[in-house]
Amino acid sequence: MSKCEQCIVRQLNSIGELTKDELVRISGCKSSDFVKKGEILFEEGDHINGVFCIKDGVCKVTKMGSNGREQIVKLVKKGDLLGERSLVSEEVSNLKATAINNMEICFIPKEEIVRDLKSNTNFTMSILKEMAVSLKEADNVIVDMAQKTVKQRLAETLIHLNKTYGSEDLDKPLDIQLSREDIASIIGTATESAIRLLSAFKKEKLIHLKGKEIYILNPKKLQQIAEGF
Amino acid sequence: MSKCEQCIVRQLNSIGELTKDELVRISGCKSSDFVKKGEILFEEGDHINGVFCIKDGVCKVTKMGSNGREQIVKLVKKGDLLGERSLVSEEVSNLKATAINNMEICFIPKEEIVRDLKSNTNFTMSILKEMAVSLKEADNVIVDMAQKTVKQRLAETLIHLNKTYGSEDLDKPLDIQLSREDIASIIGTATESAIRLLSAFKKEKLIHLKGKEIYILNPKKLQQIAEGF
DNA sequence: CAGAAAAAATGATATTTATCAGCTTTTTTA
DNA sequence: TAAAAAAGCTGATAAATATCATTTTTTCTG
Repeated sequence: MSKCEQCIVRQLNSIGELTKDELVRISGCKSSDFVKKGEILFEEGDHINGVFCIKDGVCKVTKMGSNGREQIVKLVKKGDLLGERSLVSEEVSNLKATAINNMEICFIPKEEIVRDLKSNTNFTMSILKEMAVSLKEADNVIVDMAQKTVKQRLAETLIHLNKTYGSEDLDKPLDIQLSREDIASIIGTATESAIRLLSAFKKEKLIHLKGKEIYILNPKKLQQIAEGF
Repeated sequence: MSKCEQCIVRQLNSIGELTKDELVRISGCKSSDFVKKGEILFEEGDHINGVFCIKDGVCKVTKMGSNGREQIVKLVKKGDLLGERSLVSEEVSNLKATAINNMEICFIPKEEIVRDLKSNTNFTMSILKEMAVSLKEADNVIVDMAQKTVKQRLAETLIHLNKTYGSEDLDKPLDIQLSREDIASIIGTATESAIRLLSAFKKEKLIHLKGKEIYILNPKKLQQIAEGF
């Protein structure tokens, strides 16, 4: 099994704040796993009792609405941690995580992480920082959901995806394949509405679509649309 | 000036985890203040550099949307802490806080709190827990904003306000006075729409309105509406 | 590879919500 | 307390979005 001390992914999150000794200990108790596209990492109601460190791939984190439709709350990618909240809560998960493509993940049991939380101040402050960033992002999403039109939210989402999964090369598609339903579930609209607006953006040459591949052709214009112009 | 060691409010939040010695030190460096209804505690772009402990009163925490309308992100009441994120971020605030009624608040400088964060594990874990709860609540709001109708969100908000500011006595109004614009800004809709739906709920005898006073007459039915029945 | 199933696309229509205009009531202020 | 300002309310209409129905395209499976 791979060793945390040698894993570059840890530099991308709070795990990078652990000392060499701590890393060796974590390395000894963690488990690694491959998760295939479409498989579920955990569901609403599961006891997680630990943290996932995403070594490769992307998963969607969703919550079921009272109308039975799943809402994508965020996308988690290589280098991200998942399940931090289980560290400080005895409750079961309120979220579900599903692999969007093939993934490689590590799972670190809660007790081991909590042990380090209590002894390593740098680590704790880093986790606090991650949570603060998540809270800020959540506020932004709330305001967008409350005030922006579906068209604005789609533009916003495309810009966001471009920043995270896009390349500088305009000839390359986004490095993430979402179904139309997934896209609708991010922006919070009916699948048909998402499809219609994607088609409209395509007609305006703001994006190019080839199956599930999305090419962002005019990020500036999309940004303007997202801001309401 | 009042002393933290003798303040009952601290029992309501993470400050209650501090030791007696720590409390005495915090007490010595904190400042207390009265804030009148309508006054602003801080604005977007301000450097906060500390944490507010709400001794009495309620304030709304808002964020300006790109269309120029303020969105209420949450309500902060007696016993709550405000500005935790400033502890772990050098950035300026992305939020604005405005008093909804007359308030009494204490302000504790960042350095002092951070000092305790690094030495008192119970305190740190408690702050982490508070942030985890906030994150979970934010997820719930995102899903509601994305999937529920304005009518559902209004019912949801009334139920929520009733839990926090209501009394067991149905003859008493909610212990918080919000303008129609504030209510609209919580649920993310036009003021006129909020007014119309409030009137409809009144006509159905689910609530009673007397100026800004709101009486929740039928919480069960409101709950059902919030869930889509 | 053929057939079945799922996903994507499009049109027609219904519903929800925003906007604008005008009016009434309440609150503020001089 | 009177006048002005702000907040609240209502109706008419326009715009946004959801829903339903149907067709086309893509993906999956034996």
